Amino acid sequence: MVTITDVAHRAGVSMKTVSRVLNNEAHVRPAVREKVQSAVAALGYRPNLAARQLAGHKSFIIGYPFNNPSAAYVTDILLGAARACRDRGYHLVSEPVDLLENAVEIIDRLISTLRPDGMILIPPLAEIPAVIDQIEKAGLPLVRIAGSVEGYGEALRIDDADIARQMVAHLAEQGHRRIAFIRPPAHHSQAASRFDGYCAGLSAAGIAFDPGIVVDGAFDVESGMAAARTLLDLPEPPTAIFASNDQMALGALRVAHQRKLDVPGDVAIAGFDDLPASAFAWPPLTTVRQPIEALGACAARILLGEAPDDAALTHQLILRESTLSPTA
Amino acid sequence: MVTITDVAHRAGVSMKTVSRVLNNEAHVRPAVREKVQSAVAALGYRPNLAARQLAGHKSFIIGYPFNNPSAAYVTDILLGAARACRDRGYHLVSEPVDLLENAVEIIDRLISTLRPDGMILIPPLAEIPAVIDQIEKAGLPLVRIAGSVEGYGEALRIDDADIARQMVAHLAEQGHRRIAFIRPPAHHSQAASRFDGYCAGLSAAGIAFDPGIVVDGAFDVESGMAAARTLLDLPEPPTAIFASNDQMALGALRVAHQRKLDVPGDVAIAGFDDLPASAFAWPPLTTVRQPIEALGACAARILLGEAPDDAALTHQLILRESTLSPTA
DNA sequence: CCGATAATTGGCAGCGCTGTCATAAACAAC
DNA sequence: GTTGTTTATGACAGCGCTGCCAATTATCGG
Repeated sequence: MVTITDVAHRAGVSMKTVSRVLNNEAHVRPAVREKVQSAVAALGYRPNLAARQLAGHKSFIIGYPFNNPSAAYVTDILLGAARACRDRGYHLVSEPVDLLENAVEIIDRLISTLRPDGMILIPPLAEIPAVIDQIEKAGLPLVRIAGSVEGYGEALRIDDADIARQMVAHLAEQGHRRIAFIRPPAHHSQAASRFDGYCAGLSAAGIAFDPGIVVDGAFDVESGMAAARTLLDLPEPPTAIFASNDQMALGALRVAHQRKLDVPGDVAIAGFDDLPASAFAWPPLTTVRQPIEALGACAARILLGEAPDDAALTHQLILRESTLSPTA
Repeated sequence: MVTITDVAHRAGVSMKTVSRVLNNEAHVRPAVREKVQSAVAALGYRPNLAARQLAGHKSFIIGYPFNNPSAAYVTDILLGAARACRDRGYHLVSEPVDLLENAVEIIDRLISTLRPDGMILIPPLAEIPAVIDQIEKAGLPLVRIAGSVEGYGEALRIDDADIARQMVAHLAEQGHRRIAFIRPPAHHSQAASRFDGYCAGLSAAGIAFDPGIVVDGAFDVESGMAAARTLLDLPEPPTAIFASNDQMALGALRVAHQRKLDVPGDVAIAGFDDLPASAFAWPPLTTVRQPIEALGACAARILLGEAPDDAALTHQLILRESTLSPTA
């Protein structure tokens, strides 16, 4: 194993100078800096994380505990954050939290054995006051993604309203005037603005808001099915259903199949989240893709003291056949 | 921060004795051991990983680099492995490898900065000789999951043949006699035995093997669609299609929809893998669930020197409506 | 009861790095 | 030229733990 002293010998400087170069500290002449860098490259030297952590006050580790909301979400955040970390010499340690009751215990162990330099939290962990308190009490920088809790400051999030508005505009463009909405559950604060966007989209298209075709959902397939039945049983059923998440949209799609309705001919269906399953559905589901990976990268950058790149954080409308009539 | 000396003082023993208790070494009297353990508990002491790693030869870290085959697979392995690690004081560090070309470089960095005690590899990384060589050259214990490469010994895997045989038995039980099979791509060694199981199932049910209803697939939706078209265009089309993975089964399902065929009335469809999308499909897809999480846990146990629990490693037939006629 | 052996415990160096402080060299101001 | 100030570099302790070895105490056979 190559150590810092090997590099120092080869470069003809002291250990300390090598350390300064590695940590980008000032007070090193450019010529010396280069000599050290080429010695590092020649020997393939990599600083030992454990030693750096023990000697200094940084661990070069970011903790990422998660409780499984959805595999795709977890890995997308992981991908974004881990890449951002890697580019800066950091490592991301993910730790599954099976039961929310164990969260504090597990995170406590993570903090005290690994001494991470920061933490990234996603829902539902990002919404648990005890967990937030614990991390702040440990003095660790924390970035919470998409979880907002009364009295706990701002979380990193993107506003869903505008893209929801765009979805309604898209449906209106396809000729729909009766556009139903399946609402998110009340406790889900992030998603609440999807309803605001729906309303904004209606008024932009000059369509009157009709409370009769707005029903409550619970973000699961069953509630989507129930909502779709309610809507399609109306004397004057909607010609388009915009569900506030994909699971409910897939539920609505299932009801349409059961009733032998043509999608999008008889009823167009749109969702929100772009689950992997949505691309496989028949017909493939029009939905909204969140920039999840970019969110993860952004969270990591904030922790590492960089300015986040807000421009990358934009939703994307994914138009598929569940709203696009083949003739269009 | 509580250190080992604090515990030593409180327990009235030397640092070294505390270390012995923590590492479960011999030569400590039960009474002393208990005294130390209660001091640890009272102070909430947790050994500092970095210090342990620097002083000893263990890092208590298992590396898990991955290149995204599917989010669900990656996280299931992660969950199983991370839990097994945690129960034994280890931590799992996952590292995404965006491009396979960078794999060696990224894994090299992981090894030399973190000095993990072992590595877990899943496909496709588990099948790259350069990566395997690299890890073995570093002297790290390695468990490869489900990837087998000529000349590189055995990987951790479960035989798919028996469950494929069961699937055919299930279809035969539903009255099918013409059961088509969409084969896995030739290079995918693990899946090859699915075909063997298919053949075994046929002969067990007393059905003659008909090469005319076995077509090649490429494990993606498009090849599933193509295969289904070929099969359904036959003068005497099959009444059931068993695809060797879910993506191809979903492709077949899509073709059935396009042709307004009733599933499973006109044609039953079954897959293999239990993708999340398969439960959301219409009709929900009959498939095979692999014990992925158990595989991850098993891999970790092997690395940590325990006997793997083979009993937990069994496939599961997931029967859903794509093969179960409502009347049945 | 004695020496021999085994079990138990402690002392201390040192893992590879960074923080602190000392020192040397370069430069500025007068 | 002298003093003060800044810049560049090195020496060395020590982070918290484990490995090695020594010291001490218990156990045993005869």
